[in-house]
Amino acid sequence: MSWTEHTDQIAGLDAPARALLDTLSPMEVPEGAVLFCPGEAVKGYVVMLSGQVDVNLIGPNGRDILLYRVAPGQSCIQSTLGLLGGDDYTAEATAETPARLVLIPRDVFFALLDSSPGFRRLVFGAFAERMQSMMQLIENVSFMSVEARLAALILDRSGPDGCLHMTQAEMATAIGTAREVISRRLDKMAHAGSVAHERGVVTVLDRKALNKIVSGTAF
Amino acid sequence: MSWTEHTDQIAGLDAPARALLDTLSPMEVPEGAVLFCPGEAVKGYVVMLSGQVDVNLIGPNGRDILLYRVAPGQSCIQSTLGLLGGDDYTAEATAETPARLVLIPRDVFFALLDSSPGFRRLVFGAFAERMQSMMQLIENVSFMSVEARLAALILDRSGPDGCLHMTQAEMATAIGTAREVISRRLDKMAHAGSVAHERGVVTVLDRKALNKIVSGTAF
DNA sequence: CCCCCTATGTGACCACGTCACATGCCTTTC
DNA sequence: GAAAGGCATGTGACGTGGTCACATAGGGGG
Repeated sequence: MSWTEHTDQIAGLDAPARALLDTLSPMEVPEGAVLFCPGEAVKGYVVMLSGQVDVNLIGPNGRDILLYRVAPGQSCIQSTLGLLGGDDYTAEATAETPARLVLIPRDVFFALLDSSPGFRRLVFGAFAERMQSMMQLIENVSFMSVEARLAALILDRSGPDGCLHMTQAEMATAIGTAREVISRRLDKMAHAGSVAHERGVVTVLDRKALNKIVSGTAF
Repeated sequence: MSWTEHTDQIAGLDAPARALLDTLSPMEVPEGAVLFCPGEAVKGYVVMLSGQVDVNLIGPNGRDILLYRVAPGQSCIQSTLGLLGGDDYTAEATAETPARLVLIPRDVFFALLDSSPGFRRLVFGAFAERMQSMMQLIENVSFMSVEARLAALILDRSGPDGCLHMTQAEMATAIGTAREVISRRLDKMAHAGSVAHERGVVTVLDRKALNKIVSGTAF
């Protein structure tokens, strides 16, 4: 797949913008790589082409919480923040799979913003989407119980076979709690018969029960 | 003060944008009024002229948490979200003081966005700022102790005389916890000699001690 | 087969949120 | 000015969640 094929996939981009973007060369990033970390200066606007990047907020004691996941075609909002507000990164982004992305330099970014309505819509839209999901996150963290968040996580990340391949530590990060808590909650759910779990895998046994847990403590 | 005087205060607006905005008439809002609430559709882009508006997220059990405060010259990001993403409001905004604001209708908003670089900067800037503060909020809520958040609140909302006029219930809302917790924490702080408190008022006695609490559990 | 690294289980303990009341203080109303 | 009602606050009990300090356990690689 060429990079140009990908610019085609970015919705709503007009021809001039696309032409400009096609002059930039994409960047390959290996799995596990850290794209940026707290305190680093922002170099440009980042658009994902393929792969999966997770952005986490890191706490002082090593605990961290997943802010959002960046999928292909989306951009990493952290960079927008930095470009528009002038602040450095406060979060950390890691590639969960090998990824390909373009970095649009600062001046090109601003030029595009002024000249291309399509690009503006792209940036704004991404912004709005992230903001929405951040509010959702705040809502979840402050009003939902750990059990409900865990049930939700299991439901929407497990495959069609009902299997979820994550370690407890990863789950803890994803919902913003501690690993030990996950351990106890999984035990409880397993005892109730709604899931089964072994090293690195959780299997959904009773989808209905999990749904009940999610809605029970949420609203 | 006329409304036109206020458009002058909005930084970076170009003449055409200002002219367009001046055709809109401002709106007066009494103290305590609810500007919008969850589920309501977004009618336009809101810019504050004077007064103070707080935006809260409301939990299912009645508990709520302060997302951000909108000061004069700033805009309410919730409306931007709605306009760009098409979603309804998920939070509630209340006027903490009598306020004056303009509502820029949907089409005018988009026209301005396309035609005025200054307006774009305004909208983008506000967006970035809010996003940043939301991330800060997530960080605080998930990594800082209640005591640290309370100390921080007292420090930055108390007047030069060291007095903070808020009820415990209001403080609880502001930092996203329950009133009872505030009661116990205040007692503890008072016992330690760092503050004094009576019905509706908290007085700072030992600013240094409070600062220590803030940084102690934060980083 | 042993070693080491990673994933997981557990008990103790403290901070926090919730519930159910008990005061206490101020204002309205007769 | 005394009674009444409403709001602000104090308090105990109890369950959940986060942290610490370990104990196991599983799975390679040497």
